[in-house]
Amino acid sequence: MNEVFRALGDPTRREILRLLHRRDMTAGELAEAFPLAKSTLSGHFNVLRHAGLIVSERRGTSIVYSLNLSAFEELVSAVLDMRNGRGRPGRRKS
Amino acid sequence: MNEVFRALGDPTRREILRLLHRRDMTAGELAEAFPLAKSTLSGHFNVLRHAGLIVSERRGTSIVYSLNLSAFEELVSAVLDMRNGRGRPGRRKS
DNA sequence: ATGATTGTTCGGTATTTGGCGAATAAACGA
DNA sequence: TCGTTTATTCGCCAAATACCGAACAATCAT
Repeated sequence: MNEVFRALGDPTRREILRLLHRRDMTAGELAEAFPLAKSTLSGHFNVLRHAGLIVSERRGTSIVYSLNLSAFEELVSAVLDMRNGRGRPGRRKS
Repeated sequence: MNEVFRALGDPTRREILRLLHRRDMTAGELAEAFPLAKSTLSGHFNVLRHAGLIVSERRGTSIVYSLNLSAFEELVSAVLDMRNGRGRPGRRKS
């Protein structure tokens, strides 16, 4: 979970996640959305992938990235735990 | 919100938040919970304070830190929006 | 005012991070 | 196989980060 929070600490990476939420995208498509070198974006993809927030699949010469939704579920839980206090029974919202 | 995510990217700072969830604590009490120099912890307090996650109040010679719960509400909203695919706007509590 | 207590700020260093271009890798079509 | 396309990996560098001890600041008690 530490990797997840660290990954979210960068605005570029959060924007990548936001874009991927609309649709799966190739590395090239994503790279065009930023004024950064492809190699730089590739580095961001690595961070997000190691954090488990995205997954990649090769498709021909392209690589398609998509969100890993279960990682987001864990993130939501972790944040709710921060708010409610760890170990306590989760308060159901009425 | 960027400051918030960056603040959460460090394990020491997340632990500080976890401790403060149990009870308000002075800078000294918090510092004793870590194998780090007081000056280092003080730096972490600053990051958390600028992110709006904690607030401080001087009490005699001590400084008492406590969580800023409304910042956590915003964090929860932001993360839920990430999961639900909402862009920047979000927010639709009454 | 002096000293003790509690924290922060300052100056410095080592590590990590984010950025780039060049080199490399993998898949495809001709 | 050769060239093209698409991405990643590899040095390299500048900026940011985390850390420390020492100096400074603020408060209180004597």
